[in-house]
Amino acid sequence: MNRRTTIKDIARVLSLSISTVSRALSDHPDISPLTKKRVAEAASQLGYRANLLARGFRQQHSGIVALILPEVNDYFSPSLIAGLSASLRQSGRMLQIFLTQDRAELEAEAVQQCVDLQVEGVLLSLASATTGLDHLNPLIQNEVPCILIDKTAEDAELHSVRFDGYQAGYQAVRYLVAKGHREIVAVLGSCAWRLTQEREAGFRSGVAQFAGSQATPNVIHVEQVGELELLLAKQFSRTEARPSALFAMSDELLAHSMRYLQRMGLRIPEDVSVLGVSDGKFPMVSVPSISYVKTSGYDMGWLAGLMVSRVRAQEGGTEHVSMPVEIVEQESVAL
Amino acid sequence: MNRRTTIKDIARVLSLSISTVSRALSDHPDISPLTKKRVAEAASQLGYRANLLARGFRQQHSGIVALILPEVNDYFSPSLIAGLSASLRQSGRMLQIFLTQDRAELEAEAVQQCVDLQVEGVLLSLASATTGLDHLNPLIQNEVPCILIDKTAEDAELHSVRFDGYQAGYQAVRYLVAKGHREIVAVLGSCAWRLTQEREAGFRSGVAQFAGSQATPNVIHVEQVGELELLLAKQFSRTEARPSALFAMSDELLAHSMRYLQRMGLRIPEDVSVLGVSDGKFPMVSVPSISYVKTSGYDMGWLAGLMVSRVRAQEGGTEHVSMPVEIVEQESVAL
DNA sequence: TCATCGGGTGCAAACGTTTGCGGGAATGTT
DNA sequence: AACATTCCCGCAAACGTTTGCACCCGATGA
Repeated sequence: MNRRTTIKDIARVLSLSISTVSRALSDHPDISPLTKKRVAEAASQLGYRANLLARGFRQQHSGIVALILPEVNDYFSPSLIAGLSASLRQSGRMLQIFLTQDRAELEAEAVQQCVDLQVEGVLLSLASATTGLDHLNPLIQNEVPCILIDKTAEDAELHSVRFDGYQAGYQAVRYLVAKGHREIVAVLGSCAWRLTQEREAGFRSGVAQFAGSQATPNVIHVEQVGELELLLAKQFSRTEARPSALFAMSDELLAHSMRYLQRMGLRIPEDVSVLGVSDGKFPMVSVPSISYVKTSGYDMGWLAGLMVSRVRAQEGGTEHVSMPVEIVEQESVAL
Repeated sequence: MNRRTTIKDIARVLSLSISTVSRALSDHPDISPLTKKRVAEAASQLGYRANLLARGFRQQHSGIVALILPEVNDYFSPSLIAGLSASLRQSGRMLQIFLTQDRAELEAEAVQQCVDLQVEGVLLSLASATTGLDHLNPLIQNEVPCILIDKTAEDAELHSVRFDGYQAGYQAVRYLVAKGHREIVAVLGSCAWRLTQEREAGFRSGVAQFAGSQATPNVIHVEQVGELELLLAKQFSRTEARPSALFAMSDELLAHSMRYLQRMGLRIPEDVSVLGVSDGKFPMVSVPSISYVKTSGYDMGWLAGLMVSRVRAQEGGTEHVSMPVEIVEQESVAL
């Protein structure tokens, strides 16, 4: 069994001390250019690779950033991960992923493991079952930067990055009303998420402002997609004042909503116009293609990666980033 | 700044040596039950948590399993990750993810980082641009278990787990022919993947066996989804002997194929029947729901996680697992 | 009484790296 | 000539854990 070559081997070969070699490798100003060159050559010659565990152990952090998610869904998470991965590669860090299955105890466990591993930072999308933020104390006590993403909570101590949920709801209504729709149904997720609350608020104030004060906002909250069928049937089986447009908060809700609408014999967009909130992949493979409020998971991942560097560098106040959204027009909205 | 409590603190509190505490925590038989109990109590009392970097450094491995993927696609990867994550939780390991953007050099870089981190094992889905397996040498030299998944290659030295691609193609044809279809178009991915080659082989021999020897297999290879439009138009604009069924190798290819078919005014399944290969999420949200050859990403992830443990335990021969597939019947195949 | 045995514990080294401090040589300053 | 300064470099400690070995002590057998 051949041992890995270490910094000692380089030192021996060049008759230098290990400290000099260490400094040379990290481009320390104390070391002369010539020595650095010799060390670099010997290192590549011997195929030297730093032992990340030893280094991490010594400097008390691992070079790893953790992403904790309730689940990896089909539309948003992949692009989030892609953006984050690319961002971390830039800063020479690695990505660790924990899935909590939307369960509070697994979330707490993941947080503990992050501390045990001494990660550089934690990007956390809260489980809906999570009540309170006490389980994040280990992070705070050990001064591990924690950034809440997407599914965030109000907390002055923690950084956060999310989409502007209010604007998403608000602009959706404005757009649909401009297209002539008055009766709009909003299909939203769990009320437990701040995300949901914000979008609902934006939706409601949009309806109040644009659709006229006499219009009543139609809002459907869904915990399990199974509930959707009945709720949609109730809304769209009405003969008088049947809603002419549907606004769905996520790709998943959108896909299922469209499915049920089509099952009811309703055509899109002739009978019902639909508008989603998406990063744009699902709306494009659909027929017809779906107009949507764009939320780029890739950008969010990229930004989140940058934020852990920022937070580590200058321990300023807590950052709360709200990413802008915009309407992308496709074929699913009529009139 | 409060230091983390270490094994030393426990030793001091109980007036024991650190070696005794270490052994007690790892349930070593040399230590008396009483001492173990006292140590356990003191540990939880002091909120002791093992320093994973120190431990990993000492015993030369990190407790981390790496998953290297070309990309995180929307349908397969999420369930793969979910299964793997659950599996690794069982064995007390953590999951690290590297995305290679389907580029060979990033794949090689990721492999190196795995060695540097001294991971427990590497699960690798090869980039299509990868030629040869030389860049995996660091893994072999350092005796890091490497398991090729999904997008594998022929190699006696490396373990692998994948779906039975031949059966997927073969059974698809058998099923479609049983439903009365004779002219079937197969939409396949890059020829560079072994996965593609196997499915094509299964498809071809299925056609030869079931559709009659005079039938010519129609196979479309797609590198970029953009190419699909022209190729499909060519196949389906024929008036005589227009294919009555389409078999797509992945959710992505299926989704895009359906989109183009519908754009051409072809109805599913009245005009064209379609059959996919999928883990089942996309086919269910589609209208009509799509019949598919089931390949469970979750199961594959779970199994891959187990294999890491198995391979580490008994360094037997290399394992080559081929997971079975089965037809799931939905609404997209007529006749 | 003495050798033997075994259960329970402690000593100390080792893993690879980083870093504060100190020193020597060369150069510049008075 | 004496002294300060600068440039390179080495010594050694430290990070937290695991583990081979030695040790002590009480019990057992001859």
